[in-house]
Amino acid sequence: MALEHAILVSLLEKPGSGYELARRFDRSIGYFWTATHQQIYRVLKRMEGDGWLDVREVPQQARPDKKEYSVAPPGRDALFAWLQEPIQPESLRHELAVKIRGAAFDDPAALISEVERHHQAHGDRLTHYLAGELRDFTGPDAPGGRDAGRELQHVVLRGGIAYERMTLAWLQDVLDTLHRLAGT
Amino acid sequence: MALEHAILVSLLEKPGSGYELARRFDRSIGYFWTATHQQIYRVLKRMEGDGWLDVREVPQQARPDKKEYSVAPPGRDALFAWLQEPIQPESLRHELAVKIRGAAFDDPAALISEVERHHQAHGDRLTHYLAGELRDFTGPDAPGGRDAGRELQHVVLRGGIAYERMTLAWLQDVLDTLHRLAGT
DNA sequence: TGCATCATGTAATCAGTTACATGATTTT
DNA sequence: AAAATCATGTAACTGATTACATGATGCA
Repeated sequence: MALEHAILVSLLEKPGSGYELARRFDRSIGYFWTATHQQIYRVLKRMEGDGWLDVREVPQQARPDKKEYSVAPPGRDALFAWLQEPIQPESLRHELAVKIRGAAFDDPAALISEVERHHQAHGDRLTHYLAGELRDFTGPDAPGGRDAGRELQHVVLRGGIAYERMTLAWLQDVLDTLHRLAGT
Repeated sequence: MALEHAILVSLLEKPGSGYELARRFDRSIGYFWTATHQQIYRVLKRMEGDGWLDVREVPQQARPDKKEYSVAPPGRDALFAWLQEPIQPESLRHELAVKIRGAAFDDPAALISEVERHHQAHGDRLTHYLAGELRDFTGPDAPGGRDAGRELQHVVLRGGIAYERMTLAWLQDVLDTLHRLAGT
């Protein structure tokens, strides 16, 4: 399991509340690891119980109080231990591919609009990633030479961009194939 | 959930036992949907209970009997209904990316061998996919014109190939970045 | 007045993983 | 004799999703 570790990384990058983490998991770190607020609150509680996190109650004016979490030394240790462990290369879990193969037994043309919708969504995501790259990774280097964190965040983002580009090209291939089969 | 649907597709392509399905989930359909035999047996039992599958006890010489499952009309209907439902474009779940961002807080160089291992594994998978493409999709068309099932299986495989190629290029990018940061 | 955002959670359910378990046959 | 393959499952646990729940503030 890696949600705890994704949370540790995110909190090391910047401490924050459960709510804030949930928002980060809708962007940034969420580009390659998703989680809902329910999951996050549950795991935060467990991590706090394990002494991995420090909590600070932050009173806010005109807003409910929030609990700001930051990584405690045992949390750091847990992250470092996990970084040492080998993980197995992930396998895909691509629902759309199941549908495409299933379409052979129904009407392939009926899938066209669904695939177009996915094409659109991935195009939007690519645009969003590219805007983020322009915003965060085209300025001058931080003073004091290379910033490892920034470089590593950038290479991960480049992975997201490559994934979206590849997916867009493939979905176009799927659309062409479906049109060919439908004779349109 | 789509495991039931992946099973329906696989059984429509060819009826088989739970054991045989588990093997297909290690290849072919497993390229984009994984499942272990425990999961498969559990779901098969439920699907049988729901009347989605027909079972035939097949006695075998010199081997334990097997239960051969095939798709019953209600199972077909369930698959077709699912094919109509829109699904949301999937989000990635990339553990290695979490590690890469985490490495900023530890020693980035320590990740190099892990990334190399992944590079190797994806290279192997690509080789395997390409061999499958050569084997299954370079012969002459089936007699009687285009075979929709074959075309659709091929476009899904092309997706797997594109994914592995993209991943290999990205992992190389990651390695270059790590080496740059480590000064090696 | 109504909707969106900030902020936190519980409960129930569903899906997936890991470990355990059995027993025959075939290959090295 | 040992290891691999065929064939089937159960049990316990962990992780993820969905639905429900509350309550304040800010904006249109």
